[in-house]
Amino acid sequence: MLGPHVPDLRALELLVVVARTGSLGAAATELGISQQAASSRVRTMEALVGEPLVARSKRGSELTPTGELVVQWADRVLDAAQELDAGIAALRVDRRGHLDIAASLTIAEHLLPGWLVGLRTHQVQRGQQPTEVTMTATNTARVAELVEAGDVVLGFVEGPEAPRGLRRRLVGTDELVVVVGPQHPWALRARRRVSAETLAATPLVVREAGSGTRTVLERALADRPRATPALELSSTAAVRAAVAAGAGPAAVGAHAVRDDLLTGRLVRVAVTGLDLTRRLHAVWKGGPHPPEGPARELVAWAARRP
Amino acid sequence: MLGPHVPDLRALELLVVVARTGSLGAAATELGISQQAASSRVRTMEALVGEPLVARSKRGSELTPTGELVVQWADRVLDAAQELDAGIAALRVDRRGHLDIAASLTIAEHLLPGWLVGLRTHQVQRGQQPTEVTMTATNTARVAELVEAGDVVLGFVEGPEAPRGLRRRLVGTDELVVVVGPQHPWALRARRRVSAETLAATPLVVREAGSGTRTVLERALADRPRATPALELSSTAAVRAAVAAGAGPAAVGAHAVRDDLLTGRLVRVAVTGLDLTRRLHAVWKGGPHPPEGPARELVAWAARRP
DNA sequence: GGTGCTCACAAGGTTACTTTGTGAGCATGC
DNA sequence: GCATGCTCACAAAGTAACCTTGTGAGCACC
Repeated sequence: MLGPHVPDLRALELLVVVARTGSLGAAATELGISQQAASSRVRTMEALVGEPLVARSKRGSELTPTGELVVQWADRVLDAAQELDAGIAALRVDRRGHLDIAASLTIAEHLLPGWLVGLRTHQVQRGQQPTEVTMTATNTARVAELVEAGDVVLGFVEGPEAPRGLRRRLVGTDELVVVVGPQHPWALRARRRVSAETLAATPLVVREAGSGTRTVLERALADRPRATPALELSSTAAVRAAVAAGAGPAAVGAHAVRDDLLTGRLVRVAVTGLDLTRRLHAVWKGGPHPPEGPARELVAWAARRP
Repeated sequence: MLGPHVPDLRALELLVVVARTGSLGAAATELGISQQAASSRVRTMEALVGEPLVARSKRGSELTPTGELVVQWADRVLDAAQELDAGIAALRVDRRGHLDIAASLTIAEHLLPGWLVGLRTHQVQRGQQPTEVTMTATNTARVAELVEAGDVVLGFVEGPEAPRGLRRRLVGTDELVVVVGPQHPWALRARRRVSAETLAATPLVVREAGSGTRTVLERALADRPRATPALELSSTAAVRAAVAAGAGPAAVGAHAVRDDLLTGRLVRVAVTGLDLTRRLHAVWKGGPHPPEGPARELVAWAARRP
């Protein structure tokens, strides 16, 4: 839960722009608000922090050291907010974009927003008009259908098998990783390594039956004697929280717990004798290359680091 | 710049809590607002997205598939916001915390907020009262002075040499990495690898003289013939932006460009024959272990993954 | 049928923000 | 030396958003 001292997103954005432009007024103009409003917002923020963030002079404003610090932190928030923005923009159905795509859940959740932001800034930098994208998020099978039926130009799917009749290109991989809370015995072992048999015999925190990650896990462990799940939850966020609280190990998509691993909320444990990698592909109908235009650009961008 | 469809931070938080509790009213109570306010906020958000996010029934509310998607994206934003919150809380001087620390800029910017969040949730999970921390961010030399003078109990410093008379423990490393924009020739090479000589002879985007990263870079390249900088900027954010726009290569702290590398805004290039690693240490005065209590806990947490 | 939960609608008040107008300090140029 | 243009701050008034309070309706359980 967020404390009472967190500034607004637009306030954070304002601070970042002030840092770049070196002027409250210029920043205000850039954001389309009045200079007075900008001044007042910054003052509110300073009240929240309890220290001056901006050193005002009669010919511009610079950030104080504290301000620089806050901007660094704000940058991280705004990066994530920009991906959220790109995602929401792609969901909006009222103003249909020029590019209609469909994506599996994992990709829509963790990768597509980043691609959209990246592609957009890339295009803007080259002076191009940024592509407007409309996205449908659904399961892999349905994505393939939509592409095949021509309802969307481009799809993103997971799994090993190529949908019949569609061309594809590798755009990434998603690995299921086994994670535990930092206080779990497995996290305290020197090697942080367990065997596939041990994993199968341990009660795990799992997603509900039918979910993508659950299916992959079941298949990978199919031949081994299984323990019954410790807990069955309906969202990845709930699984992460439960594991962090010590409910037991879980296998989740690597992208979903990237931040948790970096911050130490969760700890990764290697599993010997198990391959839990899924390949993520862009798929389309027709020629050997994606359809000319924005679709091709998006695929090229996504495939940049597969 | 952020689009007009980005919900407020508190609205995002509300959505996440609704997802967890399964009820608008319960979420409202948890956040200390009225049920009607929560209902209205969610409706506002749905208007922004253009699609229902919450499936309301007469006995609770669930998220729609779209809602789940937005929550995933919101989670990333809130994670970053939580670090910002922890950072701001540590800056506030009015209500002095129980633990007074000092940290070098790199650590304060990129690592400390994560440690504070991690430690806090760890303590809350074990039913402890979370430690209140007050932080001073300054350069390494000054941090050492503060610890030595007893003004702060604990410090975090960078650099190879141990401050005289202080005990220390390794809490992480910060590597300078060389990055270029995705369209830069070095990024297009198969191996993405250059020699130290090539790097030294190339006009780089650098921080202003006297900054920590600049100093490390200068020292590492001291013996080699140097090109004059392509651009000299006063903040890491400006350097990142310039490099992404194609102004030239730069060497920056790995933590600072973590997200840029993941999203492909920047591309990392390996440099042969150069070690640009800085060690980050916790330092304190007195015994071989950090002072009993919150200071020791924080060090233990920070050193968890050095 | 009562009780307790869910959420939605409506009215009123308060807060916060924004706009408009104004003033003062500093640098530049004539 | 003075005008011009930039910077930011202060003050007043209007507006818009939000939150709270009060109320009602549907569903489930006892």
